[in-house]
Amino acid sequence: MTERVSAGKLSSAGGAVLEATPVALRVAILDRDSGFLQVLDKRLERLGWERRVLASSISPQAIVPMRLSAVIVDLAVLGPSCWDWLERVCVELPELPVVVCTGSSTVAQRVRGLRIGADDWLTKPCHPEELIARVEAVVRRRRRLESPQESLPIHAGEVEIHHDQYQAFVEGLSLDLTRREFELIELLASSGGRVLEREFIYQRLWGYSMVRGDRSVDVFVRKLRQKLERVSPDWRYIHTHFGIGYRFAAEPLEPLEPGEPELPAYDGISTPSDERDLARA
Amino acid sequence: MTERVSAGKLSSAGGAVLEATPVALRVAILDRDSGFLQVLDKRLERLGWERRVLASSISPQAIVPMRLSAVIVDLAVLGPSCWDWLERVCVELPELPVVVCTGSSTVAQRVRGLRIGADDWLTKPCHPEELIARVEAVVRRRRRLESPQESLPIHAGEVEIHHDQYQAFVEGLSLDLTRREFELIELLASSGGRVLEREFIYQRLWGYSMVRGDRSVDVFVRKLRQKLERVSPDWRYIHTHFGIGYRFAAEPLEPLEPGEPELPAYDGISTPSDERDLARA
DNA sequence: CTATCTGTGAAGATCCTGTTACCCGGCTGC
DNA sequence: GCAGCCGGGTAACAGGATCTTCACAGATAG
Repeated sequence: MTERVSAGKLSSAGGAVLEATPVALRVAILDRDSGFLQVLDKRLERLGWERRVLASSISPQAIVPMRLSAVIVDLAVLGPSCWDWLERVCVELPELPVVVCTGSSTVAQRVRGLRIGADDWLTKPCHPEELIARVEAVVRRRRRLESPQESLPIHAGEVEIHHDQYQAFVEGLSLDLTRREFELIELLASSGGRVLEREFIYQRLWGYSMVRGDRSVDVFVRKLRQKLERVSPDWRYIHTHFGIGYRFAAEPLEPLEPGEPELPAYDGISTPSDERDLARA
Repeated sequence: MTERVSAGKLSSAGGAVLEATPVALRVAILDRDSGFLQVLDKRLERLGWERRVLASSISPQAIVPMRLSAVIVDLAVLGPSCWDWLERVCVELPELPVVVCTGSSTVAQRVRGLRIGADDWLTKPCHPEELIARVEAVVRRRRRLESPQESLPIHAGEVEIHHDQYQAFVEGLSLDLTRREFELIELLASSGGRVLEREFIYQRLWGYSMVRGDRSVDVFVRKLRQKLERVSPDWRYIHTHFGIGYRFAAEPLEPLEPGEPELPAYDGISTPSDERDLARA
């Protein structure tokens, strides 16, 4: 169904510094024009991009695991259902940059495609260099916004989150987070004390819409809590907001003193929060 | 130099629901082609976008305070220094979407512009609709990646309603509202002192029509009142309008003075009183 | 005074989350 | 290639939290 054409080396892209040097991207191309494919492929190879050619029958969900930087599509090969396909991709994979590169088209078609969610529209015949520049432009905008963190570690309670290491630490001890776990804690922690909805978290980490009943976010929250508790047992970091999502805020766990069964005093500053547990008490 | 032309209406959208409707943007145009400007302006006006025309001498820093959604530029009017200008804008304002819309150009020029940092490049003559669609596409991608912006809390009496926390507070103490309760207080509070009919409230929170005899709204109003009273006993917030619905307004509870068993006078401004009279009328 | 409408409390249904166990695909070392 | 490990994702269950509904009492309007 999909054909792995080649693989250049992939930059790990750990750093938050914007590199002026063109980054190797991973793109998929949905096209049938072998001449075009060949020329483009040669050029992309020299750039070190990873690339695939997709079958026209590919479904949006099948694209997910490819972890693409962008997809380039010639709507012509999709036939009359191309608009549906485009829409499905754009709706289900809102994070995925989509560049349409298609034969002659009318203004109305271009507008339609862009409105549906395509990021750019290029008319064939076109120079591969321009296509590449446009893909880069679309991806660049994403990158720029993706890592606003100046790679300064985020501090919260006892933990330090180091973006450049893909890891979090407590007193120099690594939490030993996996990739997803790290992405999750980073997203949560960098959102200040805001409550993040599950759907939002899912979109950001998984890149597509969450289907009802998916418990992935919950499971990873639990894994995170577990690891956090192991090294920082006196703090609570991730707070559940029932029916909504989660909020990150470092809050010291108050040891209930025996002489004070009343509401524990709040630590004014960091806790305008809604500790339900406390409120319930 | 710059001209504020108009502003479209903005949906208040107090709820958590996001509108899929195209949002009114604020763009600046750096161009000199009066025909093009006129056509574009007319179209943008109908969309309710705010727009300005920039002088060719504008500096990147002067653009900052305009808080633009995007800038549209014809490089031709900038003369030979256009590349420098483009580069400065893209470097100094990396968050600002830039769409080049210029007369005939070579592939090399387009590639150069895109590499420098332009987000899109459109060749004149072009249809204004396509330009608009491309601007929207660029802005759309940015919006999607942007973290939710800080929203200002609503204040009323002693309570603060924080949208980003899905929670209301009194002196830093959480009301511990559930999701529905929060949606209700937010809807009420964001409706100023207007009376909201039950049916209207139901539509907004539940999303469908209320069947006769459904007491859900009442029950939630009661829960809200209960929680409000617990942390802010000296104020009344939700007022019943018999046969109509509810109105939100913070009113201090006046300690009834012995010499005045009458209806207490209301605090003029925010309180056209418990509108029995009006309701009756 | 009567017909409605609203406040209130509580029971039951429903939905949501925490938690655990398990499966699968990819990678590693042999 | 193959067994085993690891991270990620799914399924299932239990306990709670929340929502809905109901019944009845108190208010209100005509």
